Amino acid sequence: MKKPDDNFGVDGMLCFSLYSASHAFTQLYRPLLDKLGLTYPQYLVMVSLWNRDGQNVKELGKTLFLDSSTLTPLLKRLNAAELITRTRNPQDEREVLLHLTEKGRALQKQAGDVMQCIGEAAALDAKTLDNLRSTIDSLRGRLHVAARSEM
Amino acid sequence: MKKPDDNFGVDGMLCFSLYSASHAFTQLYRPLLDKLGLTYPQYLVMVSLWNRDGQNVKELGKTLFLDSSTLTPLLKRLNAAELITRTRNPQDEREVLLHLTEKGRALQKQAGDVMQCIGEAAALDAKTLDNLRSTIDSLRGRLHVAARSEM
DNA sequence: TTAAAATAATTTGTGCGCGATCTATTTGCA
DNA sequence: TGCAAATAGATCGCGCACAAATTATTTTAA
Repeated sequence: MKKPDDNFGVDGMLCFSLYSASHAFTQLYRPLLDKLGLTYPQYLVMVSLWNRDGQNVKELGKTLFLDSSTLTPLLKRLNAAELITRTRNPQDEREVLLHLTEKGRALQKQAGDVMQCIGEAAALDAKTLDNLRSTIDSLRGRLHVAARSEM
Repeated sequence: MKKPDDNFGVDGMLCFSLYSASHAFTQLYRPLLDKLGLTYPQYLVMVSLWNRDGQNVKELGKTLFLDSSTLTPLLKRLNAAELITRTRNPQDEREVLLHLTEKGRALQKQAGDVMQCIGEAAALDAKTLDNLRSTIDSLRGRLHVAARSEM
């Protein structure tokens, strides 16, 4: 991470590279996701539920690194769009269980078709992509640890 | 980029790695920036102006990949905090020129002291960091190109 | 020379992202 | 047993992020 007085502006700051590249991905996704009626964070939720149906809000938040104040309204919108159901767990009424509807499950096939082109835009071979991903993921891990120990 | 039906959930998606790592950086920055009274995007604007004072909104947006509808309210808040001034360019009244105030300039020294620890949290040597950054930056470039040519 | 096109910034509306706070349920332990 | 602590979600407020539409100024070309 460059210090601000290194005088290269935002260029040279790793945090800015991540920030701007993440937005670039979102913008590339947007027109494709528009066709599915999803936003990018909603898409991430659907991917997670396609992978594992019946999660509760807590579990979902843990995989996406988002808390309930972000997820609750988002999940209500997915519910309003009839892609998921939200039901309290009878065994523990504190938990809200998230289940795909038929419509929500059906969307996965549509998404698979549409999403193919994102990978092509990235234009990275499997090995490079995998290295990059794991480098960033372990960086994220260290940042989370540092954030925890900051207090 | 993994296809959604590869059944690994959001793990394995490069876009998610970037998205979540970017948020992790923001969260690590937050308590430090709170001391300066800045949000993370406001900090990016200040870094850009510390590097080059007197930019207009368009130029700033180009370096940060943000458009004026995001920047205008943010710049008004920086102006309200008396860190910058916003004046129309007399040569071209369409442009708004952004200048640091004395207070805005002074903040750079404070920021430099505080930001040191971010680099340590990332725990990357200079070479690795530089490689990672340039890999992500060129990826961002390809994504922007793909987004443009999508229409 | 002036009307149309281009450009720069603002405004408006929607949906995150998150800190802080609140409610409801469950757990634990005195 | 009963009451405090812990846990899971929901709510509220603020500040991005961005599409779409609007306003004001400058450029252009007829």
